[in-house]
Amino acid sequence: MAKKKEIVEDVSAEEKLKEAARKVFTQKGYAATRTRDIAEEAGLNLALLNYYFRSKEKLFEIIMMEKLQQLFGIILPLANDPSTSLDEKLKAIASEYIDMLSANENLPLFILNEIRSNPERFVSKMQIAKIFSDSVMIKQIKEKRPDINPLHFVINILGMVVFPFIAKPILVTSGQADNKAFGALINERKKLIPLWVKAIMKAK
Amino acid sequence: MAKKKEIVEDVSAEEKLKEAARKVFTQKGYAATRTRDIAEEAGLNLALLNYYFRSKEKLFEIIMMEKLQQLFGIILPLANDPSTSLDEKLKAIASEYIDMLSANENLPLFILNEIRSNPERFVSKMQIAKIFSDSVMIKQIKEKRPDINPLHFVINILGMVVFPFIAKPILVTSGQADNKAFGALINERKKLIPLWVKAIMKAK
DNA sequence: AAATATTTTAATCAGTTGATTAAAATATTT
DNA sequence: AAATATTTTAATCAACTGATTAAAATATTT
Repeated sequence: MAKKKEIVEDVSAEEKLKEAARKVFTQKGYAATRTRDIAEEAGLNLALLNYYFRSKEKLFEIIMMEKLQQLFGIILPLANDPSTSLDEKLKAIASEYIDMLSANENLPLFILNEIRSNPERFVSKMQIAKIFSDSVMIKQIKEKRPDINPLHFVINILGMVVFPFIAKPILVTSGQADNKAFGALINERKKLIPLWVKAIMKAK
Repeated sequence: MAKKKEIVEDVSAEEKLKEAARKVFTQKGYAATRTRDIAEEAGLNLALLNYYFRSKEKLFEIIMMEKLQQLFGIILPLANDPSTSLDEKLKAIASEYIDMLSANENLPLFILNEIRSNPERFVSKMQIAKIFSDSVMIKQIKEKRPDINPLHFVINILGMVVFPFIAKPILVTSGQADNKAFGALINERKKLIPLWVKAIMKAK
């Protein structure tokens, strides 16, 4: 048997296809994506896709798991760090999340959409529950405001970070901000969000 | 020429198809919706759909305009009312929006998604810019915080109201809340959001 | 009630889409 | 270099999808 082919190209065909799939799937969603779109984006033949990944479904599964990890993987260790204060957590989450989402602007809408069309399938595979109920961060929130369901604050934190990226197409198309102004606005929020969250946690 | 056929059924075939289209389109999105799904949901033949609406595209256009009006139509008059204070506006927006979205839970994700895949097409048809830049509410926000881009606060208000509905599939599937608990949580936010927004507007 | 117009249906079409296949091209081993 | 294994391609398939059509059923007008 011959060994795996020497990689002479910059990137292997398989990786080219995965990269194309990342782009097209996150941009258009599963249903609107045709396997031919992916092959074309990769500059390769359609049959290659099925040769390497067996099916559109299987390729999507791979990309989706990657993207879920990308979106939820960041927050878990930050929210669960026993060595940081709540304020430090807020700063870290706002900063790191905003940086990551700036480089992957349509990641949130993509994930939220695919989860809605197939909830059990993907949510069960991530330790999402921990963010919302078992984390160190939740404990710290409960200490400060035992009178309010901590879920409210988690929703607010994530919403403040994520929602601008979800609303971006509307903001840009309705002329509220171009790409540059959006980037500047988003950057301001790294400092503002921790400030705001502290404020709403004190509000009575 | 005969006059329009007497409606003996409870609802006309045309309205049955529109109602089915509302349901299926908002649930699955344009791309994942097959015209046969809509016909079946309406309990009618596929040819009827093309007979009444000419094409999937045209039927979608009708539903989409309805849904845009439903989502953005509420907020414009509230945000632009010169007779109410900012605080009254916040209370009215939180309350009315949450009620409307409770009855149309997947409206936000549907709209945001379709706008992303076709921004110019739909945004231009709504006076969305007014919410963000020209409204009375924006003026009132500027008065209180001339040092911060008012867009931040509009994003926060809308995010606090809308984001829970977008995140609901994750919350429910990850076991954070069932439908009843989600409804209760959302209801609490009617009072909490105006409180929170006032708090973040004071935060320094 | 007959004639005319409208609504509804079943059958079918053409284009698209995910997937397969067999053969050609390329790489690896002997 | 010959033999063998792997990778890539063009051609093709079957199922699906949006749309059309012609005829049947129903309603309206005369």
